[in-house]
Amino acid sequence: MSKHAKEMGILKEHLGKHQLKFTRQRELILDAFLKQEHITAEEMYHQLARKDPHLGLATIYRTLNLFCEAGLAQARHFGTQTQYDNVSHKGHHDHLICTGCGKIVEFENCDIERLQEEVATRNGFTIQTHRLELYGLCSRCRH
Amino acid sequence: MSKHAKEMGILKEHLGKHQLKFTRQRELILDAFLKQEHITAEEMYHQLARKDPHLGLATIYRTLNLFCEAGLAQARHFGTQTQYDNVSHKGHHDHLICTGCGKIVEFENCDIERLQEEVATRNGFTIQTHRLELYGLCSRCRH
DNA sequence: GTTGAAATTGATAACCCGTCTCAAAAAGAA
DNA sequence: TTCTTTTTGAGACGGGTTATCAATTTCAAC
Repeated sequence: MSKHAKEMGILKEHLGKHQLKFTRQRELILDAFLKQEHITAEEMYHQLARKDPHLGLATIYRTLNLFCEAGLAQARHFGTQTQYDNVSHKGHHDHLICTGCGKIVEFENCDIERLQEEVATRNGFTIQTHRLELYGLCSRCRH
Repeated sequence: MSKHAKEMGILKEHLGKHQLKFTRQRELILDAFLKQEHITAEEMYHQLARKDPHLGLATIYRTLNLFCEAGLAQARHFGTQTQYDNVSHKGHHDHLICTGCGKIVEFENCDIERLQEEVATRNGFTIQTHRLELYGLCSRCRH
């Protein structure tokens, strides 16, 4: 699929450097992965079940972890599950979560992101991704 | 008379509001919990084994989750384990987490906190707590 | 202080997510 | 094509957490 040519190239380069092979399954999974902002292995398993009913869950886990090593994905532990974030997807958003009714509001704030970069640099880190969640009461639940 | 009177009060208030009971185990676990900045259930299990060899692991999990509901603790999933953070420990701190070696650096940034308040206010929220985790590579793992 | 309903505990079974195992299949260089 | 190496799929396995349930404890009402 040529619309993911860049990422396919990154993957192939990583495979070449580590004596790994390019397989039909890896191509299929990368293609599906790049269409999303983030996904769990289980979700992908069900999505791809239609295209290839014999694709094993273990293969999906192995491949998503491979993507992490290649720098295409980033694993994040959320609740009991692991989310695999699409690193090439730039529109990162954070969350305001109401502890009263569970409402979730998404937001983006460049100033906060800039300060995060500063903190990271000061500690010798290079940020790959982040997670910011604000818990509180929305206007309706406050009363 | 415990030196953690304030937190004990918060716990008792929460218990009262939810028809829950104050038990020897809950007091013991809260006391041990408040002495640390963050801890896993397993770690606490081993720590308290000396004081009470019959204290069950399930009770510790249940109680730490109770502390989360009472606002005294905050659960953070890292790798395969869950860390329970002591919210009252010298204010709130955030984390820089190395995706290479798992190293965790704690930091505090008033400017970020102020911007968080702004975002919340703009959306009609009052913040109770928050969670900020920056994932990336530390200086050693970058090479 | 006793009583009794309701909540809690401890031991362990069950559960879930993710990894490991291994024989069969596929990739890819010669 | 041949041959070596890697990958795959299916299920077993493992570690962390939660559910189960009988026995115990709490605590409010007597």
